[in-house]
This record gives sequence, C-alpha cells and structure tokens, in this order.
Amino acid sequence: MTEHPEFNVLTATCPSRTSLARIANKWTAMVVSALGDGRLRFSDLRTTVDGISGKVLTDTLRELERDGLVSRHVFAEVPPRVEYELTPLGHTLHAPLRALGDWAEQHIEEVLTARETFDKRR
Amino acid sequence: MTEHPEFNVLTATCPSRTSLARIANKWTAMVVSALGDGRLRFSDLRTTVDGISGKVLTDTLRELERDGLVSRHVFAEVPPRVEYELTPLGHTLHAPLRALGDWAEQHIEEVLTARETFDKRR
DNA sequence: CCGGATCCAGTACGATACTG
DNA sequence: CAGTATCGTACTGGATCCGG
Repeated sequence: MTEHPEFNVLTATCPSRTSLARIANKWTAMVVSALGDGRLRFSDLRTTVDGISGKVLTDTLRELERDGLVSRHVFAEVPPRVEYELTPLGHTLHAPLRALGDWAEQHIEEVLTARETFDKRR
Repeated sequence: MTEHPEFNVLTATCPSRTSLARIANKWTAMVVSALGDGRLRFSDLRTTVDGISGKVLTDTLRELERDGLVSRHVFAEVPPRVEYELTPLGHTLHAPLRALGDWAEQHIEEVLTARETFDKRR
C-alpha cells in the first residue's frame, strides 16, 4: 500500500526533508498559489504576490525551477518577457499549498484573538 | 459563499499573512504532524522530530501556543513533565500540514532527479 | 523588463552552560 | 526534565545599482 516507506521527513537525514524545507515556506506557498490559474510573467507575479522583493522572487522561482515544480519560458523580445508556469509536478502541490493560505485566511480572527489572550497574560 | 472575503494572504499588510508565515514553516509542519496522534511530552517531541534543537522546539511550541494551535500541560512533578497537545483549532491544521510532509516523501525521487538535471546544466 | 551582483540588517538556528 | 540565557554563525530578505 505505502509507496515509499523508506522516506520519512521526521528523520533528520532523509532527503525528503530538504524538499519539505522548500515547500513549507511562506513565499513558496504564495508563489505557487498565484501560479495556479496559469502562467504569469515575472512582473505580474511580483505585483500579485504583494510586497515580495525582486531578489526573493527570483530566488524562490529559481529553487522551484530546480526542484522541477516550475518551468521558465523566455521570449526573445525587447523588452524581455519571461513567463513562469507550474509543471505537472508543481500542479500536484498547488492544492496543498493553497489549502494553507485558505486556512490562514479563514482562521486569522481566532488566531488574533488567541494572540491577544496569550500576550495579555504576561 | 466566501466567508471572509476581506482577508487575503497575497496582500502584504493582511494579518492573515502573519499566520501563513507561522504555519508555512518546516518546523511547524513537523511538530504539528508529530502531535497528530495525541499529546506528547517535550522530550518525546524532541526525539520524534529528529534533529530539532531544544531552542527551536521551545520557540516553535511557544509560537504555536500563542496562536492557539497547541496547548501546554504542566504537571507538578519531579522531575518535571510537560505535555503538548493540539487544540481543536490546531487539529484543523493537522491534515493540511501532514499533506505537505506526505507530498515531500512521495515526490522526493522526482525532485532529486530534477535537481540533478538542473545542476548539470551549468 | 528581467534579473544578476553587492552590500547590509535582521533573523533563524545550533551549541553550550546553567537553573528550578 | 524542561526550560532559560548567551553567544556565534549562517542564512533570509531588502535596497540599490547595473547590464542584456
């Protein structure tokens, strides 16, 4: 039944933990969510993921490309146009990551209340 | 239909992003996954989440407690015993975070292959 | 427009030593 | 046992400048 019993993220040296470290990340979650509706060019991605710096967006996309989650399409135009798109593998990650964003949006009021209560107690 | 259209993690100043930043994190994912089967004491959590340092485990648990995801149970014993448990709110996050770990384990071979291919091309 | 290169501040993390 | 305190280091992320 279990397909890969040999991999376990809770084991420090398991390679799957390196993948978890990449995907369990706020920038990754936002970028992959933003790419769920289709390919986007760099500048559109930058405005969609509000507040991300150019450097961080570049780094995030490069790592996602390296892990095979995002493909990069360069157009030989001037001014340059570069589009990013989820690969089939990347698409399998879209729902799980979008679920995290949804959770944050749906439960933020409870979380804020909990923070207030906690902070008031010191 | 949409319950909280006013919150959007893709907006830089939206408070829900502060919650996303906490939950979209490798340590959070591992700790919450580990707590899915029931309460655990600090030392057991430390060995279950292999490789985590005491400082990081303490910090992670404190932040999760602050956000109302984890509850802390102190027993007046000697030696001290402290157990951590997911709150009802924390339980709603267990499946989404566990899904990330599962994804990492199930797709790590594809990811490793992609990394090899990518790295070979420079 | 894309994004590489640099520099720098802030944070995350680990190791160690110590306390109730 | 479950922390707290401290420290050093490594990485994250922002700002800026520049080049294809």
